[in-house]
Amino acid sequence: MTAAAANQSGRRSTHARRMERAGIRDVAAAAGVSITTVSDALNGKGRLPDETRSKVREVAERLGYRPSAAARTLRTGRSGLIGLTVTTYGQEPFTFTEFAYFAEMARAATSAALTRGYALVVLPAASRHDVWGNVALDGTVVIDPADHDPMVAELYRQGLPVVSDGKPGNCPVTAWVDNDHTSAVLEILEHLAEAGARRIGLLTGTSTDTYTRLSTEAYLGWCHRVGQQPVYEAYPAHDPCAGAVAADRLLARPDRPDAVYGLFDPNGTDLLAAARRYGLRVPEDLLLVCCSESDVYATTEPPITTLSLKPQRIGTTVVNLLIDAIEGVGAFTGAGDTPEGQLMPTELIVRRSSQRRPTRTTVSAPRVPGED
Amino acid sequence: MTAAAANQSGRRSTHARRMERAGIRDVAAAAGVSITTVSDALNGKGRLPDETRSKVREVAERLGYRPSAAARTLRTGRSGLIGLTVTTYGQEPFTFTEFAYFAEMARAATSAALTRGYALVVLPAASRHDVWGNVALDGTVVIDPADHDPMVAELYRQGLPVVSDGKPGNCPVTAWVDNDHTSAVLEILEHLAEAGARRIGLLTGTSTDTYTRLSTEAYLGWCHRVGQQPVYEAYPAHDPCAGAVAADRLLARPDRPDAVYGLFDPNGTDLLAAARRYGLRVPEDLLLVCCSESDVYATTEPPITTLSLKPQRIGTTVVNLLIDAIEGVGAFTGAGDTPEGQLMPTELIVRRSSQRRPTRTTVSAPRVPGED
DNA sequence: TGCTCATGGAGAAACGTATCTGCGACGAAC
DNA sequence: GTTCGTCGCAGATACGTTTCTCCATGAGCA
Repeated sequence: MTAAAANQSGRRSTHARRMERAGIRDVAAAAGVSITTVSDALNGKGRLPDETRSKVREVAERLGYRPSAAARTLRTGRSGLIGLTVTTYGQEPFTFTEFAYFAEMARAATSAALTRGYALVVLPAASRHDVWGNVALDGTVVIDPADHDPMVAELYRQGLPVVSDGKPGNCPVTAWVDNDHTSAVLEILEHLAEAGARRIGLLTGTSTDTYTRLSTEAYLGWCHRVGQQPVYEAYPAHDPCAGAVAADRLLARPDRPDAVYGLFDPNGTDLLAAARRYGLRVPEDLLLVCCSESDVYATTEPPITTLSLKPQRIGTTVVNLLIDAIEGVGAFTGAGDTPEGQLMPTELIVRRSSQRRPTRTTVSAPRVPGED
Repeated sequence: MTAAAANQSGRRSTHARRMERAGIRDVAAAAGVSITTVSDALNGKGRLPDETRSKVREVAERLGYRPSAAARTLRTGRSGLIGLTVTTYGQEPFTFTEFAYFAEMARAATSAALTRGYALVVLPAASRHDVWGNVALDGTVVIDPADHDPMVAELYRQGLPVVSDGKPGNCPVTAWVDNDHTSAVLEILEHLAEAGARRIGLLTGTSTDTYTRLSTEAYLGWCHRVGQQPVYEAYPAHDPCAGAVAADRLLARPDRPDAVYGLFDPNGTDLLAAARRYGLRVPEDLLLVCCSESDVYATTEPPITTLSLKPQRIGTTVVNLLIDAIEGVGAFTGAGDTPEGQLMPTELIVRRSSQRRPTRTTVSAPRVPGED
């Protein structure tokens, strides 16, 4: 019965051997109210006179009370955490920021999450330790999901909202955001044609993600339409060495193009180096455009025209869509209705490498995305 | 009594209105064992025959059971989450990846955390919503803490392990890691002097963080020792525009230096531009070195010698120290003993901008840090 | 006086896990 | 035949919140 008596109340104060963090009970005891009152006062709920509220707040402050995030999460089912999944290529433990796109996108996403009170945790698509199981997530952003991505399907099955950057191939997501890659490629090809290109080549990738696929298809379709024989080389995009080789191969062909568009960030410098090797002047003998977020291309010799996918806007939009889904009033039912898609404009930054006549650097007006 | 009977067991299966995620109870019921057995079987604890273990695992797999991270965290006190705090300059919501150092450091830290089964969440030093209170962290990495950083003190008071990147000015941390900035600056100054510099200038910052302070002090001490009049300009490092102005000012001085070391990433291009404006040839009239992680400087004209702080190694080390403290056997007592410090070597990447005679690009051997 | 209604707050039940304690059974040793 | 140790597991408790339910009090009103 002594045990029962000791257990009845004040357990913490009598039993405590070392000072631990103050809990909501300690605050309640110190303020002479119940824990219900403390919770309500601190969270702005319930019906309490202002004096009680302020008194409880003061006591909590004095005790240095911090509510346990774990307990709150357990009770409410909300952790305030969202995941950002990046695809890991091959063995590399972690290769985001390898391309400036990922870095910018992640930065914007983190920032957008924070302004809405969420924190963002970057997770690899797969890792040895099952970090996924150990983190309570309210939802996930997936960058460039694979065609039948099993991880996305699993997340969705668990009832977690999933928003993807990149139109999902064939997996269920709550919503997705992507650039209008088709329009972007067509804009570039027209731009090059206007600058006098007769045979436009493409440096593309071998993987099956939406970006690569749509861009390549747009190129092939355009070639077919204008009656040009396609001239392209594909390589595994995650291998920087392969990119340089592919660029060289493209310019070594007998049917050498007089203009090239490179789909990936390092293509610009690779193509420039290859052009030098073959004695080709840019832009006189070869017009160059590549897709990149890096501002290196503003200072190369010559400066290279780039297509920006505006990763900041994408990251912000993706996160806001996700949080909308998380907080949405039952809008997310888990039923198999087609997810909301949104196309974001790209921006072509025209520099000397794609202009036969030296003109001022201009920026094209962003396209208004169609409804599709 | 009907309520009591209904409550006694099988509550979930009778009461459940909509299919939710399977809990540990469901697994126990389906496997015909107790929840203790399920927990033990899945976590590899307790004394169980292998057949029971495998059976429980199979049932759990079949039901798609995922343990609740929130409940586990609440129970065990471990969330598997560590924070990475970056200092936010001024109004900007989030400016990491502004300098390549942060991006690289964050990437390495994320990767290192993941390989030890932890996830990393990037948090701003301050934000409107109190994200800190909403996230259960096992510990925190702080980049460049201010002199009497209140946030660090608060975290430490809560009993959270804190490891800082940058020797802490005057706040309690569990451990810290930093470059040997003093040695690095001396190495650069000697390198420039050997290349023929007679008057070496410094482009530095106005803030009070350890990096700026130590580097500037090392420069001033060296000047004093060799009897050179210090020639330097300081500007707020977070303002990119101010950097260009300061670079210009430095080269416009009557006592114009014939060599300059810039402490911040953009200083190289800024100084190069300023040199062009004044008709100074690099390296003939002006030797240039700057601290940067960007590989842009390998392709500028001329390529610029840079000091790399090796942020990958720093990020990895910091995270591993933090996790050691988290998992350490009571080594972290919270007593006021002096924290463990660790100095990491830097790397000087010598390029044309700091060499009077054109030689091959070489890399100096990293210094072995002293014990201090 | 008796009734309703709003106010201010207390009690207790979850949330889902890990773990401490204990209990029956069984084999072995005395 | 009793005791003892071990094995294999079940019960119960605690982690620290949020929130649902409900009670006491006093005012307003017929």
